[in-house]
Amino acid sequence: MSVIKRLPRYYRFLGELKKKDISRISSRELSQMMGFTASQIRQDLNCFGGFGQQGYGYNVDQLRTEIGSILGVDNGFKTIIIGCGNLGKAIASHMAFEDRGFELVGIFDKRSEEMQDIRIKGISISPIEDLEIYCREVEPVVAVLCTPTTATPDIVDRLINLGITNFWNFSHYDINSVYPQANVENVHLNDSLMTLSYQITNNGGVE
Amino acid sequence: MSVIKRLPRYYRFLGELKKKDISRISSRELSQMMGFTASQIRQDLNCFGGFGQQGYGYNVDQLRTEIGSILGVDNGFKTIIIGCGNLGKAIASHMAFEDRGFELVGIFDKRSEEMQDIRIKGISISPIEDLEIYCREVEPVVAVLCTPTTATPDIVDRLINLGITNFWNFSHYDINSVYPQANVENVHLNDSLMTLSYQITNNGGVE
DNA sequence: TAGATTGTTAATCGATTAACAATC
DNA sequence: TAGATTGTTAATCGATTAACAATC
Repeated sequence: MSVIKRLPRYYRFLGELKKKDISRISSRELSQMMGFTASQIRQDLNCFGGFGQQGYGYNVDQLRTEIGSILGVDNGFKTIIIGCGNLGKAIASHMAFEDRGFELVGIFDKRSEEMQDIRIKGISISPIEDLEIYCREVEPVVAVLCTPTTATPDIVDRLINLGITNFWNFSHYDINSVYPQANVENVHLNDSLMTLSYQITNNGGVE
Repeated sequence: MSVIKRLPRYYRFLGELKKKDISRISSRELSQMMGFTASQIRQDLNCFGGFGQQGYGYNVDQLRTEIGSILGVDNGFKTIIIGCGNLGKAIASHMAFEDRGFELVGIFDKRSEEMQDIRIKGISISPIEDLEIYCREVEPVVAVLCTPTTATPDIVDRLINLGITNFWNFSHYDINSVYPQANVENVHLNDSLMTLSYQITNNGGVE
């Protein structure tokens, strides 16, 4: 696993330490909390600059701020969600986009008429046909894809044409095979669930 | 990344090939479709037994069935969902549990009274207080945790006491640090989102 | 038999861990 | 100064890739 997949985890734990008013932490203490080796923590943190101090450890608040800025938590990237079925709705209402570098500005769905009365975080559901007009006006830079896999290729083409190249992708469509330059973070819930099935089947989860 | 994290992906692609009535595939063709090296595919598949044939390749249908049985897609583990907010609702209605080795049998929420009229896949929402009675009767073996992180430790204790040791965990509570023997598949959507933020910030996603 | 493609070993690469000198 | 703990190099480990003999 690469360092950057661990950064959000560091950020989370440092946030918890901060909440507890702990201002100082050593790589050894952190390793016990997080389940990495102290060695790896020192190596990871050193990738991005010497945040620690010999004989002292790391300053929780400073380190958290540094990692936060590496992760871009203050960027406020304008973000739209495409697809407002159960998953889209869950993502829209459940995720704290603002705390993680995003600003949710729009939600689109094919069946927007049926959802006229719905507001999620004060945002109404727009019809998918308005995508072009909307994007030229608002200029979002990130799209969250909660669309069925069959509908996704067409949507992605349209978004790319509108200059959107960053995707949080819950569908199974492989964006990078068509647009290698796009930034894509895939969430494959089906694969995750099957991994659990494998574990149970093979690790004696059910006796 | 380990082999087993790739198995669901193989299973998915083989399913697509099957749909297209393709009965035979070589590691080289598969590598082009899936973006792994042919070498890795041969090595992966050979971990679980010699499914291929020299000079011919792999039989799509047979290979898919084999991988399916390794993943345990026919096990039908009885599964309950705890927490029926947006995320729980999305998971309950969105995931095809039956196709992946699970059978959704119950859904629990603290506020079940407010959800008296709701049925998801024919299942009504039970109050969380009924957890013990229900589990002793139905004996589910897997729990999907869509609870807020603060509520999760208590829930996990109760589930472990009821003999449930397999978890699909959407909360941030680290089950394995308390119950090392439990089978846990974590889904950390927040971390995934921050990884995207990092990519955009550092790969020049916004120019 | 000739061609194709696997199974499998060996080589490479990268990531993790261990060790320790630097330094606060 | 002595103790603690980082930064950093070297050693280990595991996973990926390349190569090729086995064989259908």
